[in-house]
Amino acid sequence: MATIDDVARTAGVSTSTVSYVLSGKRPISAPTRARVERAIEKLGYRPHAGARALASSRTNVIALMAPLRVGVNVPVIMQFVAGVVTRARDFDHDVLLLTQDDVSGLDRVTGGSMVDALVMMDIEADDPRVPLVAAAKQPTVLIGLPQDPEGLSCVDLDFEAAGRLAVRHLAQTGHTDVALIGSPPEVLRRHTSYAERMMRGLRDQARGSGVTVKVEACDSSPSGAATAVDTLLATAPDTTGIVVHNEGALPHVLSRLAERGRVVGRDMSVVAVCPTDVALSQRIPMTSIDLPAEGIGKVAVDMVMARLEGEQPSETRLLAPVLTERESSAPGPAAEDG
Amino acid sequence: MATIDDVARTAGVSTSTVSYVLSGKRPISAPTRARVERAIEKLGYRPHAGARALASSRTNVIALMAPLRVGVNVPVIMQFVAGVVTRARDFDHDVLLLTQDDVSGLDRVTGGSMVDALVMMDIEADDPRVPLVAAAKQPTVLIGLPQDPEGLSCVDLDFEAAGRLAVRHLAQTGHTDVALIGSPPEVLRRHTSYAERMMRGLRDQARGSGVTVKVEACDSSPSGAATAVDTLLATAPDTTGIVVHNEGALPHVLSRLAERGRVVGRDMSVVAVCPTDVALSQRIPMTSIDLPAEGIGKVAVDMVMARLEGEQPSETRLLAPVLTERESSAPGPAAEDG
DNA sequence: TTAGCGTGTTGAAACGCTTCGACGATCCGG
DNA sequence: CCGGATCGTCGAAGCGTTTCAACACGCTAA
Repeated sequence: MATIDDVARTAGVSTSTVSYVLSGKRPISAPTRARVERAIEKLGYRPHAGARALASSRTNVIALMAPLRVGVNVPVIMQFVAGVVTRARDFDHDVLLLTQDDVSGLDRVTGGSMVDALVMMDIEADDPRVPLVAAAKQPTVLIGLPQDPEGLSCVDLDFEAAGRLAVRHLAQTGHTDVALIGSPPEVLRRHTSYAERMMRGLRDQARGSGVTVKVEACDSSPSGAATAVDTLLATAPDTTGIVVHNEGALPHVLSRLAERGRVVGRDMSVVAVCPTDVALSQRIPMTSIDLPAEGIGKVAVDMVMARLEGEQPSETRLLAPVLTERESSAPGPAAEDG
Repeated sequence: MATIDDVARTAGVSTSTVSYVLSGKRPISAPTRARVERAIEKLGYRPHAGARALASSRTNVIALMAPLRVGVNVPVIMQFVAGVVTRARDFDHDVLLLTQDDVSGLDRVTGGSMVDALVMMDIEADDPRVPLVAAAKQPTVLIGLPQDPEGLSCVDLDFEAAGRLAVRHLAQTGHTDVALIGSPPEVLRRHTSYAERMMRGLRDQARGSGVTVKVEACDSSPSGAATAVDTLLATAPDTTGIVVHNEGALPHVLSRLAERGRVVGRDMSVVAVCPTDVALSQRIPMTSIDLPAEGIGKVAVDMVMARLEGEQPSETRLLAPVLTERESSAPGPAAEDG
């Protein structure tokens, strides 16, 4: 492999000049720049990442910690990851992938100066990783909201607002008995903040709109969904509006409702909280509040890069929810028309 | 951050001694080792990855190129990725994630010595990336089979054998008219090798078993699956055995069959080719040929590490398919009992 | 007693880049 | 015509490791 010295020699300049051509940190005259570029081209020169990292203490790599175990929201996770990776490239950075459970990985990549910054997904209320990265010298952005962000940046969908929005939509279309089919019990048990924020928004708006709301945890398996639907229908038979906040269970919930003789879009109104493509690939196009996974990933990178450049303070960004009405909405018993 | 020299000083030894304690490449007496380890502990010393890479020309990072765009087999992809990442950790390596379309990324990570080796997923017959990585100095393992591996290692499920196995199972249980509901047309158009290998095996065994086989491409949307099922039922109404090789379409195929009055497991036998967990999360547990995605990812890492250590030659490894009978199998018209 | 060996440790030379201070040249205003 | 900016380039000092050749030491065998 050619080195920067080889390039300097064949271009007839000093190595520092080559470096400055590459980094643009000092002005270089046009003819010199041209000679250097020709030499680089000719030799097929590529700067050595390690040497660069050593000299500049910048790796141009960010770490992404993602939950890779198969689970509920695999497609959603992939979208986050895709968003992070593509946006990172826009900033000329690559992505080192860590798994959620590899907690020691944080220390490794952080302490070993393998990365310039971190993005962590799927943050729980009392996440053990948060104090670790808070102590690291690299800036970090959390996707999700811990109890105490300790000066770290966070980004997420505003689930509380999403809960309110969903109930408002149902109330406005004439529904008075509303339910949430939510995350699996184990997620709730972990106090994952998005689930709790969603419920808070839901109940909040229910109170404001004079609507009842029943909450049902739901495993994402077919049988889990069936159980949730059956329980709901048994304990709250007047329910006509359902918010489903569980991508994995969604198709099974719809199947079970059909089996139980409920026609979604006619006598049952369902609002899904999920990425748009998931909403569109159900048996009927679902009214949904978009979970802009890829977008959130990109914002996370934007934030982490901002902190890397200037000395931006840490901030928390909650994205406003957007509801799109599709074919799973139906007027409720209190609807004014029809 | 403490450096190796700091450690050496506080332990009262030379830097090289510290280095040898860390790498184990030279014998170190027990007391010296203990002193060094105490110093490391005390200072919280972490070797600088860049410096290490520069001096040793080893980064302890491998690149993984994966298709991140949302598509057919998102959960399957995740399993590959999980397999690669966890196995890499067993070899004390981290994983740098590249997206499929970032072809220039190959040059970047390879030429810049950012990684020691590469793993590439989703290889097509005439993949433009293959010549690129063949020219790289880092060893590479392909998941999938290109037309010409050019001295690269490959690993994949033996789809040809899987096709044979599926037909053999159906023939043995009394089916004489068999069909494949396969990949989306665009996948076939790209000549992705696994689809073609599957068909070859299928036809091969069909000829041997005296069975007819009809092949239907299938988009993974609900409507695509419906179309495929409808076409099949119209053009080959005697079909009683179906092989589904399309994870995304599988649930929709099953739905459509139900809508068309076919009871899977009674008058229709369906064999899925997919990861076990996908097979188990359908409306009924599916008889399936396992696509051991995570396992393949691990094998890929094993192979790439073997090439990194000794000078193993490149090889192609095709994993033998395993069929597990579950509730979607049914006896066919030619069954002896029944 | 000495040559020879193995064990444990060291010093110093890379590894390939960035960046800082300095310097010559060119240009300006006074 | 001179002093001081400004512009473009250079030399050299790091950055924090690994690794090679060498060496000190205590043994054993002759």
